[in-house]
Amino acid sequence: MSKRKEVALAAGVSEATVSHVINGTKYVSPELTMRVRKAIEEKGYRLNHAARCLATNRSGHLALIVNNLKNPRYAEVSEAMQGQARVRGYIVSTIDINLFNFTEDAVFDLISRNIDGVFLATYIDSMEPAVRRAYEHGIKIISGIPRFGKVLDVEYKNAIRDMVSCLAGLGHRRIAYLSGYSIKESSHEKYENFLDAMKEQGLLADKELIVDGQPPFVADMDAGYHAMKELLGRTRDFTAVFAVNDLVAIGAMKALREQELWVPGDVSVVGCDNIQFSAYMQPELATIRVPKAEMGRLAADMLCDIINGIPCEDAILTAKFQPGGTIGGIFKGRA
Amino acid sequence: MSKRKEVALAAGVSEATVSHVINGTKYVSPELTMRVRKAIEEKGYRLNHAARCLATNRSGHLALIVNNLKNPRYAEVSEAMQGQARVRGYIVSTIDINLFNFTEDAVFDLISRNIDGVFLATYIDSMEPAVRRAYEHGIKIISGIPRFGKVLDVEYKNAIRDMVSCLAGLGHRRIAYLSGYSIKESSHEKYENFLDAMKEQGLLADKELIVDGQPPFVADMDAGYHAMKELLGRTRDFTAVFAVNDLVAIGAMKALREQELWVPGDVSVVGCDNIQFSAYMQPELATIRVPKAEMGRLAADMLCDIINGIPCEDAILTAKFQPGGTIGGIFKGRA
DNA sequence: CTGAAAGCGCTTACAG
DNA sequence: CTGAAAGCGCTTACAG
Repeated sequence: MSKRKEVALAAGVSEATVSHVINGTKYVSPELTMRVRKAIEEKGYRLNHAARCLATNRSGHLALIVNNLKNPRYAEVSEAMQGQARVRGYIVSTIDINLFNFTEDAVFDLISRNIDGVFLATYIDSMEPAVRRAYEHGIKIISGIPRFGKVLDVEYKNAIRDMVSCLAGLGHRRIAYLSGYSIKESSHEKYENFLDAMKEQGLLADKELIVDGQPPFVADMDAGYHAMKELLGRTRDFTAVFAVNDLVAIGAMKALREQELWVPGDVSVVGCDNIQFSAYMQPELATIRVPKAEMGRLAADMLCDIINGIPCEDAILTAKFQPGGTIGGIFKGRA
Repeated sequence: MSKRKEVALAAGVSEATVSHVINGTKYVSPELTMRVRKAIEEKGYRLNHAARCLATNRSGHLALIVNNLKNPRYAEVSEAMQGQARVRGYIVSTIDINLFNFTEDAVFDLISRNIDGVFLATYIDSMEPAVRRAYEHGIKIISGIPRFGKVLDVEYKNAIRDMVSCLAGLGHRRIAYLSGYSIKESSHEKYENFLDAMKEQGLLADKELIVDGQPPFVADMDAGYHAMKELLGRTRDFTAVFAVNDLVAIGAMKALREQELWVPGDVSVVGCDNIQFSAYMQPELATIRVPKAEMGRLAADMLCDIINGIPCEDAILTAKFQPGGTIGGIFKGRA
């Protein structure tokens, strides 16, 4: 006999009533409610999610798509999303697209698993067909892309403007950009923001100082290290570097050290994401603060809302420039 | 009409045959097999895992328990486990017990979700009742604890002995221990290993130099920072520090810098886990190498094996001492 | 070697 | 306000 039936029996009600008590889907008299709750308690009854899913076509299972879980930025988003999802009765599986690309096959998997919603914490153009497929199948999506549903995104524009303006104010004119990802991606907004900010300061974003990412576009410390070596191979005529994220910045700093270039004396460095490590670097890394935990929390809430038909708004979070010890001024006598 | 039935119809067979083709549970003639495969392809049919789970009581869903996803050690384990699980047709959800303790309630959740197996990448005594419950319910468990099924663990003993022996060889006599977790935990084997290694070198593990963790026992950089401040508050009579993990070591180094103590000139520092950051520190952090990816991979394989009745062995991985720039010798004239 | 049918544990119109 | 019953999409004895 199923546990559910046992509970119904013990409470002297039908299975339907048990269901309504559990889900609050219909009014059940206080007395019956109590009896049911007591029976559930006594029998140690636990809902079987698979059965519920089969009946309702809802799994209570969300997915988080990241491109590198080893980047603490995503670990933080993941943790926060998980925490909030749990409060809402949802579970989340994090999918690292470093491991297996987010192809249509991956979407079949989501469908197979009855995933209710997905937060694309990362998005690259090549994911488009897969995402479209998921979207068309009815999987709720939260991402930076308006055409796939509600938007949850970070606005870097002001932060990057403030950062470039700060560097310019200190006398920096030749600022390099270390991408990690591909700057050709239409979604590589940070790069555009950087170009705009440079222009605003009347600075030239010299192509020579733009180091694009290399496949497989994992913007980690190794990538940053190699990007900086590449840059140093091209020229030493730059006084500051903006890295696409903190990992890349940290990697770049290692390459600078190896060339006995001093940060910030010779080169100023700015990262992005404000991962906890940045504050423990010596000197402390200047970076751009991104509300990672808030993103995770919001992603969970927005998805749960949408899934349950609760109206919800797009959310654009604002990144903020955070100065740090890796930024210094240009002294007279320097190029 | 269910997709499954459509497929059966299109292939001119029964649903049962479709099932056998999909699962390889019975011989099906090559001809029928082909017809079924073709029909599946044409209809774009995808298995519904919830339905299968209801029928078989198997979800194809694993859980990974970590105590801090933000520690790259666990991010790496998670990534590797996920990758291998996927190859085996399983999905994994990572549960951070920082967020919500691993209580019996958490286990009810696992049961409710029909989780097939769990890898306890972390274990503390207080989890015992919950783990026992999961175990008794039939959830397969991989952990460092033999009584809960197969063991997958890391042996630190030799690594720690080599590390202490290295420090002793350089003249260090007063070596501190920064725990982060609670040294009273019976599972805090590293601490025991450390004591043994000290004894072997004829060194005294002075209680004054043992800094225990503070609730909530999150062994992260902040914890390391505070632990070192605590230590410095007690005494400056130590020349080396072994931190329970790299994060704690990195945090400790910041506290040392603030007191203008130089690493390794004044104090040598050793961490544990060999997270990628360690190699990007300046100087490079001496640490203990842990085969994190291998753990994740093995965890997935072992769990899948056990769940599917394939015999599998316990696995004890070996950690290795990895010297680094944060270790220095004791010079004459020093205390 | 193949298929008809029961059953897994839920939810949800529907009838009362 | 409550319950009987159908149905969600699979798997698996069982019969043939």
